[in-house]
Amino acid sequence: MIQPSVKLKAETRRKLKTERKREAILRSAAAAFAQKGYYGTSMEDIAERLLMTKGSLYYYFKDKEEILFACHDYSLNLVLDNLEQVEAMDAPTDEKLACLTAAHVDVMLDALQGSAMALDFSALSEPLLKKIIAKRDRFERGLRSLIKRGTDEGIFRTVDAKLAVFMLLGAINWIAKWYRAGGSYDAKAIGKAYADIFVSALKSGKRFEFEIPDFIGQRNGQDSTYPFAP
Amino acid sequence: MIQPSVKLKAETRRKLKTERKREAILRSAAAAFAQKGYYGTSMEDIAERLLMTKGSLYYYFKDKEEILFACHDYSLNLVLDNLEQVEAMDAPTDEKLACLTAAHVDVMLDALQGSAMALDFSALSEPLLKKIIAKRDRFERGLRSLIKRGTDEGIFRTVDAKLAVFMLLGAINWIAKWYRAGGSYDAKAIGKAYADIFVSALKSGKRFEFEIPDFIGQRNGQDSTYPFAP
DNA sequence: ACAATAATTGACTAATCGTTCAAAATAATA
DNA sequence: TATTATTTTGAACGATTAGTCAATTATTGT
Repeated sequence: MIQPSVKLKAETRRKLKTERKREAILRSAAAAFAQKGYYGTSMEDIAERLLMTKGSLYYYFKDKEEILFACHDYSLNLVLDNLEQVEAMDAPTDEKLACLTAAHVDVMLDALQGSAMALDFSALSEPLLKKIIAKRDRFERGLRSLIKRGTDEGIFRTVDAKLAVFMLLGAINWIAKWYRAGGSYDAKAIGKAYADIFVSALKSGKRFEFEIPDFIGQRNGQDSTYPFAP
Repeated sequence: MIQPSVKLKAETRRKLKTERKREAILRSAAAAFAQKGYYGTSMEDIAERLLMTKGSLYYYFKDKEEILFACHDYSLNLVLDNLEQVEAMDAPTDEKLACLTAAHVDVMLDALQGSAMALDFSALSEPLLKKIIAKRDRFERGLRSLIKRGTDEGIFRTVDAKLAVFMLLGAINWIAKWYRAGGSYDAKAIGKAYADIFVSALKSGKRFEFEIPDFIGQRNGQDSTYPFAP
């Protein structure tokens, strides 16, 4: 009396369970990384929150680095998914940009507790680092092209797209540093506020010009190299 | 033949030398912290760049934490100084805000290699942490009040000043993550671009309103707690 | 040149951490 | 229940690290 359907179900159930546990580990790790950084987080820290022992982690992941990689990979996939969803929208470019901004804030805060934040990039070694950087670049290019398209269409003014993207993503990545779940702001409120500021800057008619005052950059001791400047 | 002036000069020279060395250590540490984080940086890392041994560091600083504290304190002093300088300027509020932004970028990149970045706040213990947070809050309050003043004067539109400040400072703090000295952008270019975007957003006539699309926030697995959600 | 002070060293420590693994516990299957 | 496959454990390892300190070297003042 072979019951392939039942047997299959049991197997998939197992696989699913393992998959869920992997994700739980990622969430725990991401939260810890965001708080104390990659090197400041011990495998025991990660395990403790899940009522596991650190030995068990090695059943699910090869080593600590693979956990960090999986965190990045997981949230970058969501972020690239956002890009696709937004581009599929039937909406003007400014609205698309606003939605992508809000979506990015959402991933950063809800999906893996700002894992992309704990971006101790230096902690990943060559092969893994390359993969992550490739994905991140794909997203950044998509975002830049959205901005450029807006400029071409005449709804955005001309800006240095690279710097603008760095500014926006930096602002969003930093949220994980001050955000506390249950605090005054939720992901939607932050997303709306950030998108508003960024998009309305691009929609504003003209550059804000100003002179950089003298007191900047002429400070004490920059040159006082002691054996040498690092 | 007592020569108080000479003796005094020699003494001050010594003090000065020690002070310089302390600063050199801070710069080395700040660079390392920015690259690999507080916990990822060893005392030997800090010493090595200065052709010292780690033992010597303890002649200048009590422990690693004090170095981190000094980094924060040093750059926060500069940042508070910026605030004063800008407030002393004879210029309209929008220009003041732009200058403060550019000045902040400058401190972040030139003064201590983005040390405020390595903001492993969690690495500081209570008494030191309190001092740093107090100073940082003083700066943030000053920045918020600048924005509010602009709104009162009618040159800025109404925004959530707290979120706006978080956004601006986050964007600036993040620069240290991608900035490379000698690269395409210098502190002035970045400062001008960031100030332009931020200020022109505040000067833009009206909010950019949009609806948050459905695909945001309804993603897979948020709920799949495995023993529990972290 | 000599004494006194300041600065540096390098070996040592106690603790922590990432990783391994054989054994034990748990769950699934027949 | 007996057998097998899956998962967890906890002890043990080698490596690294922050911090200490007595001894050494460099600098300064007389």
